[in-house]
Amino acid sequence: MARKQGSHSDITGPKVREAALRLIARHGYAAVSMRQLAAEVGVQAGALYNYTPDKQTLLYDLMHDHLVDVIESFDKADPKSDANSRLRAFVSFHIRYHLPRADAVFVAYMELRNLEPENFAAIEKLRRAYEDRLEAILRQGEAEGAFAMQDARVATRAIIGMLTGFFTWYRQEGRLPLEEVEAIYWDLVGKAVAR
Amino acid sequence: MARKQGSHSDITGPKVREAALRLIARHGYAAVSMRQLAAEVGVQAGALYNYTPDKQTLLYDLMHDHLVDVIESFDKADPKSDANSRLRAFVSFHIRYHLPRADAVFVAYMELRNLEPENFAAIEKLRRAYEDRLEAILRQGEAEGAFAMQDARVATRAIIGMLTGFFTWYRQEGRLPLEEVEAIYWDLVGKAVAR
DNA sequence: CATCTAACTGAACATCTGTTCATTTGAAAA
DNA sequence: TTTTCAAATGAACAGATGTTCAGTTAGATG
Repeated sequence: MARKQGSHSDITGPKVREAALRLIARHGYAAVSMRQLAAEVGVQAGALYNYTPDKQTLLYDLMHDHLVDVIESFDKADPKSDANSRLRAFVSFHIRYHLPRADAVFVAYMELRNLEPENFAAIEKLRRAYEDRLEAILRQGEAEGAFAMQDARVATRAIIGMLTGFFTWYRQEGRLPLEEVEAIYWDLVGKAVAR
Repeated sequence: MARKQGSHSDITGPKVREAALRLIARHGYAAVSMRQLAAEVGVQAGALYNYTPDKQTLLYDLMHDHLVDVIESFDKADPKSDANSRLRAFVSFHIRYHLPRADAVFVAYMELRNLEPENFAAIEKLRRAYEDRLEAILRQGEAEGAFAMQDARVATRAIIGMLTGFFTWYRQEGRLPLEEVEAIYWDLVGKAVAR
């Protein structure tokens, strides 16, 4: 019955999501109209509603799917060994995973304000789940006697902020190769929580 | 000639700026209409144009004045002595200055996208000027042999990110008194750049 | 008191907003 | 070739947008 090949929906669908990420990252959710988005996709505004029930749900889905993927991917990358190896893996993963997804990171980070309350709560939960991964590593390090810090929760926030701030400028800079930035960050993070 | 006392402009003017900071921090520049802002001030939309030539200039002025004040205030707080004292002063200043100005920080940080190109360039220059203060301290510390890091510029960005991320969550948390958060951050920053 | 004017109103403007839906299109399926 | 239907169009909707401006108001000034 349903056409699987030749259908445009499996072309237009991803196009809508990509264009939405790009435009929202660039201009902000509220500043991007459905007509702008449609033009970017090469379609009329009405056609977008074959791919999302409304604008708000489109934003929510973009953020939700990104965060779910971040968490799943980290859980695969996590060596689950000693705290020092795990922290190093976290820093490396975070930088390498987020770099090619700068738009999604930016949207998930900057557009929390534009989520309706229930959507906000759901996204906040996912964001927290990712942070909890890092906090667990820091606490393991304390227990092992490898790390020492005054407050693991604050340290978690500080490290996340440090790494996330990275994506607000790396694009433009380009002065350093990724491997080097990763090494520099590992140096800073490792020393900050060292005993 | 011009009325100085009894005039409302010296009441309404600040009110407009305060309300704009509050609403824009909460909902974003694009999502706040001039009519919403006017209602918050207790005035009709047309009256706002006694205080700003247009919406874009209002945003620019809020960001500009905030950043100029940050830089001036830091230059006064800077002990201009050894690098370690200066870095400690920077961390302390940054947290203490920004905390009671959370809305302004948020706007200056989140609304860069909504500035027209020339305004963006001007604000970016100010932002950079503040970061350069920190970078100079780190380089002084390297020269003194007090600090060691792989790249002062990246370390600057990392520390700024770490401190700025602070304001995205401190409001809600409230678990810790300011003095304690300041001490925790100093511990992290100091160790991260230590030799 | 009468005058003056900064401050504000309220209506108007052209245009844009998200969303809906009857209609058309075109390519795969029969 | 004819049928079928997912996908897209394009017009319409009710209301919101930033901004302008002639007119009103109220309080200090002379």
